[in-house]
Amino acid sequence: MAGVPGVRALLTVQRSVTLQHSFFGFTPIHFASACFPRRLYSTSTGSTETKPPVNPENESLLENLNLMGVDVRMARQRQPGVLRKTFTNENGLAQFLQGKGAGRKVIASIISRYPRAITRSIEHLEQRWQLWRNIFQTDAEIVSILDRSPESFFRSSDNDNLEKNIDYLVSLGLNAKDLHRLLTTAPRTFSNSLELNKQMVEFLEDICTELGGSNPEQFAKMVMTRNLYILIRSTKRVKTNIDNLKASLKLSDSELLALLQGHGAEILDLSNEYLKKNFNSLEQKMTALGCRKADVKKLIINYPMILYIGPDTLSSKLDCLLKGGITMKQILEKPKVLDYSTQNITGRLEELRRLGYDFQKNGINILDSSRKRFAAKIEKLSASPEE
DNA sequence: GTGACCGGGTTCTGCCATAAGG
DNA sequence: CCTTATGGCAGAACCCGGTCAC
Repeated sequence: MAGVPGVRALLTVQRSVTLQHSFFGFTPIHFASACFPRRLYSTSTGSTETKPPVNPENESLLENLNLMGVDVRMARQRQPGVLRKTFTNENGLAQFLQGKGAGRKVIASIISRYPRAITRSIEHLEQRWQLWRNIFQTDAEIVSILDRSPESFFRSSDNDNLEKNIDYLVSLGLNAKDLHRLLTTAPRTFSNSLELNKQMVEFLEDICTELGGSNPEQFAKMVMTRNLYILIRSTKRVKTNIDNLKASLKLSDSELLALLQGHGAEILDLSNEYLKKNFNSLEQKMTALGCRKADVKKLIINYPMILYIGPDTLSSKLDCLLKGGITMKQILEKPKVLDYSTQNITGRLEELRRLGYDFQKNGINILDSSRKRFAAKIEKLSASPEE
């Protein structure tokens, strides 16, 4: 490892970094640093020093990055090869991003986390940016995504592929709003190869057909818009989850199709083990509470998102509801109450208890409402306490 | 008006492995 | 051998309000 402590970045913050030798966006020369690898001919120190003359890092590049506030240590850890390159375009990149409204810290952070960004030419950047701008209204939106996930934007150097992806997604019937949500939420989708995206879409269509669905295209589109992460998952993962759901719930084809078309889509991208673990612990917990297998199945079909909830969270949430005087039967009928955080539920149960709210009489729907509506309800109840 | 029903919104990167190309 | 481009993985819920039948 060795190298520049992260702190260094902080020390160089206000040093000006502007325009040192950059033509055409490229910084033409970082003298590949007095080029001799440190110990090229060291005969002295024995075995460990016999390392072959790997390219040395480009000292002037390092200096430049330091001036820009880049965390060089981080960059080195992520993509060491970039630091050894003779020609890079960090100044061009910085100016480009600055022109798009990115601040100095954001730029430094982007390079620190995805160093290869500095190998892209201005022409490439312009082109890619324009393609993204087909989907985003403002530069600021794009900047915020880059800040969040530099890799999504910079990992691929294939702008053609990006363009084809957009065309493809449009051809599937995704509208401007869908694309916007998709690129915002799962930007990596657009850096996938067109082939990979196609594979997933076709996989989904095949599933639909296999299950006897009549409109595979519609089905695939539905799954994609319900689960924006689906295209950045492997077909293997999605397939395994589908198989597991089918097997553990003993679903018929049509039941499975309905599940996937509905909210089931939302849990398809969970990691296989996680989904399995959650299913097992849910079944176990429910069995312990006296439920039958059919109850478990019904619950999951009506509220697949329950499988999204980790064992501990779920367990404490259920306990909290039961302790608050709500029955398992009621939960099975209105599983959406599980949507809300344990903390939220606990607070509401407490308030309702103070007011003597009768869940047997009034049901538990009151727990499944927005904060505003709940508050309004509480106010009314306090004004005219029920009997 | 009100509450049940339902759909929608937000959210998800940063790392590692490996094939391909040099 | 190297670097680059790309695929894949783990991680893990909560909240809001429109609408419509009553």
